[in-house]
Amino acid sequence: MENLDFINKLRNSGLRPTKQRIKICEALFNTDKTFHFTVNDLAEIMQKNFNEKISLATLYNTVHAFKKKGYVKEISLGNDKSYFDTNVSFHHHFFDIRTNELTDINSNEIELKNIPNPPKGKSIKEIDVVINVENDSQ
Amino acid sequence: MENLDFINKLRNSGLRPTKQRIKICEALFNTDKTFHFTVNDLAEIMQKNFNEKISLATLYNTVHAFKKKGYVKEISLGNDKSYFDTNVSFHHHFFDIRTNELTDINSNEIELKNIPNPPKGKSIKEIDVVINVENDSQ
DNA sequence: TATTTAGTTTATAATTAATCTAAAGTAGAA
DNA sequence: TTCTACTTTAGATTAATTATAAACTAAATA
Ligand SMILES: [Mn+2]
Ligand SMILES: [Mn+2]
Ligand SMILES: [Zn+2]
Ligand SMILES: [Zn+2]
Repeated sequence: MENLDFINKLRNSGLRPTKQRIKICEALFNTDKTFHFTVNDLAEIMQKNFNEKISLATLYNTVHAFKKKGYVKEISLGNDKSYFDTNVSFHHHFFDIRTNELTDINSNEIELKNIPNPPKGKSIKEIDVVINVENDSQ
Repeated sequence: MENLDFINKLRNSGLRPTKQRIKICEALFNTDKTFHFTVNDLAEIMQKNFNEKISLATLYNTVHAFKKKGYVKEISLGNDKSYFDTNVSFHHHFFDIRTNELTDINSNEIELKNIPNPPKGKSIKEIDVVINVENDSQ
């Protein structure tokens, strides 16, 4: 994706294409593969790979704005920090409870049969399957 | 369960049956139904229903000790706080993303087919299915 | 282009869940 | 009863996240 595409993507989302947001788009969406990150990870990526010191407040703001637009997903884990995912398709995860490493599982690799009806008056927004793993040796 | 059963349960687990732990056992395990709670919820339960002011440090210590012994389970959610479950059987959850309410799903109500092989050298510790729901109206 | 405006960034403070510390208390062994 | 290790606790600390409010800037308007 070109820099200009990000500018349009932001404008079309009602988000002003600021210097910071464009760089964050590059970091998140200008990659071969999707990936998982915490906001702190992103701060380091911006610093180390892009030489951009963007404040944590802005990173939180932006990541949440992107989440609202559906450009990233937040992943539910028992950890005390929040993970985000640039893979916004429906999929699941292995989660290494020692290293906190996340690995994608394609949605067609797990078959969920007989999804029960939600409590009355409620409807399903999302289904998350997390397979917690750890090293054999331990 | 009788008070003495909890004392034995604690002793057999290598945990001294202190006044605080016995009361916490009553609160957690002397109920018709299993339930979900945060450590803060538990603090309120001890205060309101048992007239026991137990320090948060002790509640955290005890809940984690009980988790290690398999008497409670910790539930993975995208929330910023940790939930515990007195239902330690294998089961899944509806999670209301507005009210943070958890509802059990019996493990036989969802069929998980084709669970993929974990990354090499790793083995599965637990599988959590969370079905995020919210009120229709919203 | 100059001016205005509303949205954005940022340093910093505040909040909150959770853990750590170290002193005082207690269960159980000797 | 004495001793020891385990436990509880108030209070300090950490760490993720959110809130605040002033400075900045994109974009609309004159
Ligand atoms: Mn959050
Ligand atoms: Mn936290
Ligand atoms: Zn993923
Ligand atoms: Zn449950």
